[in-house]
Amino acid sequence: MGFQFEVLATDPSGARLGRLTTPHGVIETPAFMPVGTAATVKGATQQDLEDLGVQILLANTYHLCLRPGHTLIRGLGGLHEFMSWPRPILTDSGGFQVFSLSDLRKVSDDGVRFRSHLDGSEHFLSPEKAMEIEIALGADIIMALDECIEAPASESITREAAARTVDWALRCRDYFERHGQAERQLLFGIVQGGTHGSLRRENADALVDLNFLGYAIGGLAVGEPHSITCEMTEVVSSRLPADRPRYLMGVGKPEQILDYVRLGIDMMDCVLPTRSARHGCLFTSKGRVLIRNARYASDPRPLDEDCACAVCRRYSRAYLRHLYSTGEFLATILNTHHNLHFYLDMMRQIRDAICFGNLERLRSDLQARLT
RNA sequence: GGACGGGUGGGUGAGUGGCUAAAACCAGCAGACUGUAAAUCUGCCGCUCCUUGCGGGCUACGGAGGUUCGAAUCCUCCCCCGUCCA
Repeated sequence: MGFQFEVLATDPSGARLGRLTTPHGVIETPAFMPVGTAATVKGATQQDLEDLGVQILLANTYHLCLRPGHTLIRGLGGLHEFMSWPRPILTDSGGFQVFSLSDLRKVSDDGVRFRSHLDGSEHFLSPEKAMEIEIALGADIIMALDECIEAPASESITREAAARTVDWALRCRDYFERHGQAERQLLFGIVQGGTHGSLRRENADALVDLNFLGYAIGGLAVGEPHSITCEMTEVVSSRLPADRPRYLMGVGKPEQILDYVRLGIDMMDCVLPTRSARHGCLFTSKGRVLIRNARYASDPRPLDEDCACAVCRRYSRAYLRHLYSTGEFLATILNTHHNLHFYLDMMRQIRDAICFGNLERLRSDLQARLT
């Protein structure tokens, strides 16, 4: 019995406090999952991530299959061993690359033909192939292959992608049942349906019929307004079984995270904290700080006076600005540490608030500070 | 003393009669980033005025004159810098 999901408490809003047990440890939800596409969170060591309290990392099927190759990783003992990460890992299927590498691929019912962004070579990703790769990588949670499309998209295009996603989910499930090990890996299905409520509903019901042990909501936060993201999330979340984890893929901004939690979302991932860190955009308890701004040039204060992270305890804004504007490596490292700490700390606050029944208070507090 | 080569906006550096307030890059300033083709991308970057417009005025390619309808670009003299010859 490698997996178990329990909902420990709920908030009147719909927010849930939960616990997802995996072979590599327990994930307390709602959880934020840093993105480590190429088996590394850019700018952070595994030790640093552990110390920060990262519970689970994301990695990517498409990228790892191109380089260094999933068979190589399997040969080295699997992804955990390869990257020396003892805690849970989730691998994304490559469905997002259908969206983000849209110029380099061709989708058919059979699967997706990619031209590698690295060397132009051709690669074919089918539901079965995605499963084969994800099984080889050995992450605790693996995602079905889906077709993520841009927003807004017409109803007919959305319908087609959503139908294909269900078909692929079924094929993934069948392949996993034949070749996978249910005690080692948990397969999540992904709901699509764009910004069309009726399609979202339809798609969620179809996925639920396939009886996955966890569900993701994909294809959101790809350009549509936040209100629509929430609307679609609510439509889907409310139809998913209450006893299964719910993962909203690819979100979100700090000021949006709690909105999703209140819609019953248990897991989220986003490149924002790590990418923004590399670009000098730092999240603080009082909003964003663009550390390269001239106003910080001789500011001796810590980045965030209310932050307990190692960076805020030790360095000044003036120093962080200096590191950033001189292009020093350390800028990325320190900024990444701080931004991840910010997200993880916010998630801790959210979990505590659900536990102690004061989520509304935290909500108005965050709203006042972050927006 | 002589012979060449050169002096361009904060820097490097294109431009050899009009399309040039002047390429490009850097620096500077500001913004964006949502399942990572991102240590990336975008905008601004002489001064000034307004009705903010592919708007007006002023200043600008070492200096001063000149040629021309028009000059960073051509001519004259001068001042600097580099290389070489005495």
